[in-house]
This record gives sequence, C-alpha cells and structure tokens, in this order.
Amino acid sequence: MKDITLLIVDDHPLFRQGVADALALEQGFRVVGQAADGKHALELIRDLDPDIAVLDVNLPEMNGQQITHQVTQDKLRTRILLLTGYDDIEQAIHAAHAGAAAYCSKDIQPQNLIGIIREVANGKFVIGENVFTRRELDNWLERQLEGARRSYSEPGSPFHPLSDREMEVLSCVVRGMSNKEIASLLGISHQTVKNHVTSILRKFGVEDRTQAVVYALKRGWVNLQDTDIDKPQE
Amino acid sequence: MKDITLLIVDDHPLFRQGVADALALEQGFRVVGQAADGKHALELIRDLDPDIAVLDVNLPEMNGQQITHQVTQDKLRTRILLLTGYDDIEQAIHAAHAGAAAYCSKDIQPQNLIGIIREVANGKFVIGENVFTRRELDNWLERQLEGARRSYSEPGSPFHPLSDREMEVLSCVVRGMSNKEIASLLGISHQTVKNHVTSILRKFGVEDRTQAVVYALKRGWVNLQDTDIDKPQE
DNA sequence: CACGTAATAGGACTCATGTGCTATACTTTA
DNA sequence: TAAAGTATAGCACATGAGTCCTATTACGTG
Repeated sequence: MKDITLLIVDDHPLFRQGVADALALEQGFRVVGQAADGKHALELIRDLDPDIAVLDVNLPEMNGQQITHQVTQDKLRTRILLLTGYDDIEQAIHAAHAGAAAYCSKDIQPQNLIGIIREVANGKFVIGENVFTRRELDNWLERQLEGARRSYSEPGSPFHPLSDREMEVLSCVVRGMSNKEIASLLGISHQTVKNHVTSILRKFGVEDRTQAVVYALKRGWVNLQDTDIDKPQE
Repeated sequence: MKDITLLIVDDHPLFRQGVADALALEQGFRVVGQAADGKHALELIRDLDPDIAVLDVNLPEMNGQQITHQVTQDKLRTRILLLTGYDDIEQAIHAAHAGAAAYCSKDIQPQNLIGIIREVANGKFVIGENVFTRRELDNWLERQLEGARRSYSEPGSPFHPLSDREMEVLSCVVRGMSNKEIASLLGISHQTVKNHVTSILRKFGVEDRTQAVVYALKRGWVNLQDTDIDKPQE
C-alpha cells in the first residue's frame, strides 16, 4: 500500500517540526513538504500534490480557511486538515462548508492526530471528536444549520455571518479604535459605526465592545498579530 | 563532557514534542522530562534537577514567570529558558528580574534555540537576539530601568508594575465585565473600580479598556484560555 | 515620627457607548 | 416586480466610562 503523503503548514517552526516529526515516524506516512505561510502552502499543494495538508487556521498572508476554499474551488485532490488554537463550533462549520476534511484543536495528542489522518485518508471527515462519512457530515451540517435558523435572531446563536462591512468595523474595534476614529477611517458617519457595532454585538450575543473583542480574538475572527496597538517602546 | 539535561514544558503536546524532538536529536543534549502544566513542571524540576528547563510563559495552573520566581526563590540550580508567544520587552525585563536565563519567541528556528541553550549551559543569558554575561545582563537591565525611571510618569513607559489589586481588576476587565460587575465581585465601590481602571490605563499608556484588553492579552499579562465569556453553544 | 504608596470612596463633570426608531438607496434573490 | 438584506444616517435617550479632585485608612521604610 502506498504511503500517505503529507504537507505540514504552520508559521511556528518548532510547532511545525513537532507535527512533522510526530507524523514522519509513523508507518505509512511520508511528509513531503512544509510551509510557514498561506501563499507558500498553496503553491506547495499545487506542486507536490500531497494526499493531505495539515494547516494551521491562523497563518500569515492567507489563513487556513481561505486556503481550504481555494483548494476546493480549484478541485485539487488534496484533503485539508485544519488545526486551530481555539476550538470553536462555528469555525468548524465554516471549515466544513469550505470543504475541509477535518478540523481539530492544536492541543491534540499526537496519537489522536495520527488516527485522524488515517480516517481522512480513508475518505472520512473529522470534526473535533466526531468521525463522519460524507453523508453523515452533510447530515450533521444540516442539523447545525437547522439549529442556526431556529435561533437566528436569538442572542448567542451558533451562526453569525458578519457582513463585510461589519468585519471591517470589527477589526477596527479590536485595534482599540473609538467609534469616531472608525468613522473617519472608513469615511462614514459616527452613527453608522454605532449601528454596525450594535449589530455585531447582537450577532455575537455580547453586551459591549470589550466582550466583542475577547470573543472575536478567542474564536479567531481576527488575530492579535495584526492588531498593532503601538506603544512607544523605549 | 556530560550531557546537558533538559526539561520541556508546554501545554500543547505537539509543540512540546516539536521542541523535545528538535533538542533530543542534538549531540550532547538529553531530554529528561516533559510537563504540560506549571505545577507539574515545578515538581519535575525538583525531582529531576535538569540543567535547563524550557518553559512556555503561558501555562495552565502556574505561568512561566511564576515558576521562574519560585525556582529562583528556592535557589534551585536549574536555569530557566522562557518561550513566549508574543515578544515583549517588558515581559523580558520581568523575566530577567525573576531570574530567567533566557527569554525568546516561540517562532524561533530550532537551530537558534539549540544555540541559545548552549549559551545558557555556558552560564550566559539570552534576551531575544542578545547574548549577555551576568555582568552584561545587569548592565542591560540597569539601562532599561534607567529609561523606565526617566519616563516613569509618561504614557507608554516600558515598565508598569501593576499592583495586585490592579491585576485583579484587569483580569475582570479582560473577561468583559463592567465596572459595576467588578465592584460587586470584589466587594468594593463602583468608584474605586474606576480609579483602578484609570490607573491601569495610565500605566499601559492606552486610552480605554478595550485597548487595555488587547494590550494585556498581547503581552501575556492575562491569557485568553481562562477568560470564559460564556456563550450558549447549542 | 514623617513620608510615600496603595486601597478605599465620594462628588462633579465630559464624552463615549449602546439602543430604539425611522428612513433612504442599492443589490440580490425569489 | 416584490421582498429581503445591507449600508447609510439622523434623532433622542439612558447609561457607562473615564478624569480630576479631595480625603481617609493602613502599611512599610528610613
């Protein structure tokens, strides 16, 4: 039986090495490449055509979700396994929709990761603890969306499609900007920003912008790396 | 020459494995133990008496800084190398003060980490890119503190010793609590909370609580793991 | 003892935040 | 074409946040 070929992508060399080593020593696995950022990852997927790509969701240049989307779009045969720092059901749903074959936490045990890769190589889908067939995954997604539709207007519903504009506003909020600053940056009125913020808070099911920031960071809607609250440092 | 004995501590098994593998394969290095949380780490340092402990700063139970402090307090001979997710000069200063032998970023290259460990084993101190002798470290610290004293009352000064109470308030703020909620939780008045918050903002050199949250998270004063903004998740 | 500092708290004030409502214009979808 | 969603923005209102004072208590240092 042919080896399972793997591509490992993470921006932290040590973590990447850890994944690569854990997998390279396994019978029947072959790590054919590594990448540190999203763009490079996509190139390697095209060039090396690995069976499975293990991707961090938070990558510079292009995040895991975007890569997944692109791979699906281009109908590449490589299956995507996403690793996430913060486990989140919504992200998982988005990932599955985008075409990911697996979504699991970064603090997983190496043995479990190996098991998941074998499942994925066998055509299965893995979300957290659950292993699905294609059909089962579709059912599961259906159920999640069902729940989402039911509680769509309720606070804390498990599905929040923020509009593009709302995402823009959110990223400003996370950068610690005031409504006024956001307004002048985006070239819209102070009031409109407030409307967007209120809408974001409602969708997140939180009470104020501070909670929204923590919520967004925790679930990886935005990440700390590119929020530079600059401080005159020495 | 005797091998350098190492203890690796990180809560993510894959990352820990990465560090351990990168180091175990190196001539003259011997990994004698691993731990996933702070309390366990301290026990192993006592029991195994490694030459060097490689610690993540953000650990459950007890963070890297606290462990460093404890190790110094107890005059254990193990030297501490701290790995951090977000590079920060202040944290570095605190770490050096607490008695750490090295402080560097998690996205370091394995080869560099190996080099740093050799420096530490030779009695040197490493902060980011700089390698110091004991004397040089003291000088460097002196210079940093010098700068700190000069700009002590200025916003954005590179040294902010938050008081214990302020730390408590900060961790509440990061959890998204309002001043009123914090007041009733801590059993103090609404106004006192405002005083503390104002003081925190001044020390951080930021303008509002939202910026303070991002600032604190980015520099690891508090971490996301234990901030549970609870959301009714299906 | 005097001094500085941290924690406490009150008053008064300004401005930011968040909500509810209404309304227009544009785009997409049914 | 009608309905729905989004972006825009205004007004009014309540509350929260943050600042600047002053003041008391307590604790540790020189």
